[in-house]
Amino acid sequence: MKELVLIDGNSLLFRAYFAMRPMVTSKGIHTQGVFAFVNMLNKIINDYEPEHLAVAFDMKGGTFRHDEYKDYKAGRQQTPPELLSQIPLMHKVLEAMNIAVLEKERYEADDIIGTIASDASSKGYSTLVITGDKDELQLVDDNVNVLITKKGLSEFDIYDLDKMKERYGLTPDQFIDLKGLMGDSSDNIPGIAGIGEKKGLALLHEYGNLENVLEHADEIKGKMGENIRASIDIAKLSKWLATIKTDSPIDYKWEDLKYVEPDYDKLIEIYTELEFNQFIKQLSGKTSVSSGSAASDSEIAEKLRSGLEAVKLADSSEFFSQTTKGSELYIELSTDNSHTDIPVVNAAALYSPDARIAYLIESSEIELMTAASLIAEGDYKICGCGLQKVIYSLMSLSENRYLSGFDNTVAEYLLDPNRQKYPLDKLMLRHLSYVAAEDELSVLSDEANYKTESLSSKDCLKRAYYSSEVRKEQDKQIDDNELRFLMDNCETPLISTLAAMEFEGIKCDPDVLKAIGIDLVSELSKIEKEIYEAAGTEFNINSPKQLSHILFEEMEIPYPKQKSKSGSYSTAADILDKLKDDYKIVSDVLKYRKMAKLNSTYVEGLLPLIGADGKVHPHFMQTVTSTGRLSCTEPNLQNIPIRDEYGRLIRKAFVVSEDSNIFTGSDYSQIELRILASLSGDESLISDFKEGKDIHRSTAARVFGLAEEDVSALDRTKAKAVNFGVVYGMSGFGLGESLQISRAEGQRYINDYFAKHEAVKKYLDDRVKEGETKREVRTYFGRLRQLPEFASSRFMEREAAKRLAMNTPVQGTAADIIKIAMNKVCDELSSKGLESKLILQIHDELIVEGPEEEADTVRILLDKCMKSAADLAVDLICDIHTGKTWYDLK
DNA sequence: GCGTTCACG
DNA sequence: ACGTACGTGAACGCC
Repeated sequence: MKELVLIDGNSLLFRAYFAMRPMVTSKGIHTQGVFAFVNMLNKIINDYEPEHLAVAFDMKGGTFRHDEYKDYKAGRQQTPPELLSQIPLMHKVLEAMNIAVLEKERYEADDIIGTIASDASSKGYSTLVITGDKDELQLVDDNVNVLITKKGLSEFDIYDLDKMKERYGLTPDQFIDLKGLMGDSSDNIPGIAGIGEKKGLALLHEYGNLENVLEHADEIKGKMGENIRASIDIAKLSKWLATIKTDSPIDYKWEDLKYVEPDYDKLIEIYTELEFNQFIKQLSGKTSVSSGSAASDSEIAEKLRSGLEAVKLADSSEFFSQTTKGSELYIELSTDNSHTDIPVVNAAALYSPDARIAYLIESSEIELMTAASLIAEGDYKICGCGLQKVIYSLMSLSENRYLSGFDNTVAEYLLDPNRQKYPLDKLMLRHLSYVAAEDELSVLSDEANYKTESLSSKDCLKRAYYSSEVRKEQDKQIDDNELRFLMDNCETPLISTLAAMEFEGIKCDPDVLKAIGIDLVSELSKIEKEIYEAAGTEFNINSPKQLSHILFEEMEIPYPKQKSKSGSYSTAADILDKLKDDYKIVSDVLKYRKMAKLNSTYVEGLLPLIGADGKVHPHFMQTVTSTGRLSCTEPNLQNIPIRDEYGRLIRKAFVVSEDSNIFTGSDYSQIELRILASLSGDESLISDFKEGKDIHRSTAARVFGLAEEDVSALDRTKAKAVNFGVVYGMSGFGLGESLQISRAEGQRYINDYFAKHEAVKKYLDDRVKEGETKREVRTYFGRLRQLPEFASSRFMEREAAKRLAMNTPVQGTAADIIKIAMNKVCDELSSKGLESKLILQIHDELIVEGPEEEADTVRILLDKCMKSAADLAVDLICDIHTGKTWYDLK
């Protein structure tokens, strides 16, 4: 146990900041310094159990040292703003921790520490000073030890008198003398010219202290003697500057430094703001409350618990007779995680917030099936976390259409689409300031849902009830952030649309895949042999590292300048592409890569995902992308080959599930450019689209000053690349790369483009400005994306943020539009009593499968729903195709 | 678990 | 002087 621990706050925060990789909250607050500081503080408190504890900070403005020497600490690099902004945050944390903070105008933190340490020492208390600044070693004495952090904060040295003697051969006082002699460039203390650490130490070993050195300056020979004699005053000043004051006029009371328990409510509040979930978790174990919250007097925990206890349990008939049809039901299921088979529901809870009653089911399939059909018949609106899976499970229990009311996960995604996951415990923390206890996490962190071990129906009820509480806050924030339209008209109805798509799935013929696979394998072994022969050795062609070694080192193929981060030369396709005409092995490698990719990902990877029904049921993920797009997994049907004719054959494996069925596919033509034209109001683009022109051709004509009929294929290719680039926030370099031209030439195309499309230029500039000022951007329908990277001190990160600000509104608006269209399609197909079903979405394309005789109706319906999803300055146009396999949709 | 590569929009 | 176009998921090698 230590009686007193004193911390140099500025020094430690500085060290902490530079020791850590950047940490930024979703709101753009930089936190890594505070994080590492708190980490260290917790360790100190645990390890030393200090009886008294204080943190000292420098204050803004000059110090008494500046009065004597105005250049003190001059020429220092400016503290980065991201670090500066963490100082007030650190103060807030310390306040919540009830740790004394000491500051004194015109004095530095080390003077405060020196004063208190010497005071404590004279009274016989043992003190530990913690700092990253070696200068404070001068404070060591019989009762004072100094801890100096080394690299990072996890390594450190603790100095007492013996350790100082051992390490430096100096007493603490001599430490100051050394500074007087050699100065300190970081504080701009001059010292004596020509004397560094070596000569300084030698002098001190001979003469003992600085004053003695100066007194005997005449005896010292040579240049060094001259320098010393010329700098006597400077040496004295330097020593004075380097001397930490031990008698600063600090008002403090010993009792004020006493370490007491933190104010847990306050601490949770600030940790929540800083998104220090790890620390919040640690707090939960330490409180007097057995579970639920770290706040010892948390009303929230009590309110939640009593609210949950007040929920009455009912049996099936009671439950459904006492809940109003069409009202909201929170449903939480415990299901297994199988993808190819029908999910097994182990337990369930239905909770009606209106009636305050719940119905629990523990693994009874009959009860579950009955409940599912009653839910559908009663038009109940289903609420809870991760409803897509709930609805999918209900559909497999009783095939019906189910309505979604409110999904906490989806709501949170709209509020902050940058997060990776949206577990219930985090939503409770954010919206209810409720800190889940360790033993609650298996229920509240959504991992539980995806493990084979299942939740009990009571656990399900707990989740359902908590979801209903979180929802109240989320609803407010959805309104406050003007996300209501998207929530109610886009995302919420989309949940059942997606569940139905997933449930329907698409038939995949394994024999087609296997035939392609056999072809690929034999071709692969041929190419493999040729590659080995050319290389003169066998190696793993799939290993970029080995391949790079063979090509660029063994075979000495001249490599383009690129070097990868890991030290080897990149073997990416665009690099190898430039070499393929000169080296057969390179073109063989490219061929090999293509085929290996097809075989491993699209043949071998796809086969095991075909279920007992002969179908794949891909997961369409609603809360993954930052722009609002869907993503697709197991299998990802949004990246099935098409550009390459050979790869495209994979699509022949996706076939209609009944011989009498047919696919109808409809894709938006140039949706992103149409959106750009509309949002920017660019007259030339708008009129091109209105006149039904080929947009790349007309762009080429305009930018290159040609008649449209004179636009060559190459001109069109260039304009197409520029059109893509505009949407991505391109640079001259990026465009140059993609067109294999110089950066300057790329930049010229960009300049020419913007000269002819000033409205586009203005629109994009405005998005960047909006991003810079608000640190967020929005789509046409108001979808939000925070861009904390705009707060970065790194040029690169800010540049990246600009590109996101330009791209997200366009990509995101397209995502909004097709989602709205999907809901319309799904609704109309079912309300018209058609058998056809929406089965796939590939970002700008929808695919419906159904009886051939419905195909004409479906074609009209798809076209109408997709075109009417948004009313923009230019019409949305769709290309529609039909076919018996996916391959035939061209 | 991360980096590289490559499939798609 | 930096390193460079947006958004994804899967497979693989390598530590």
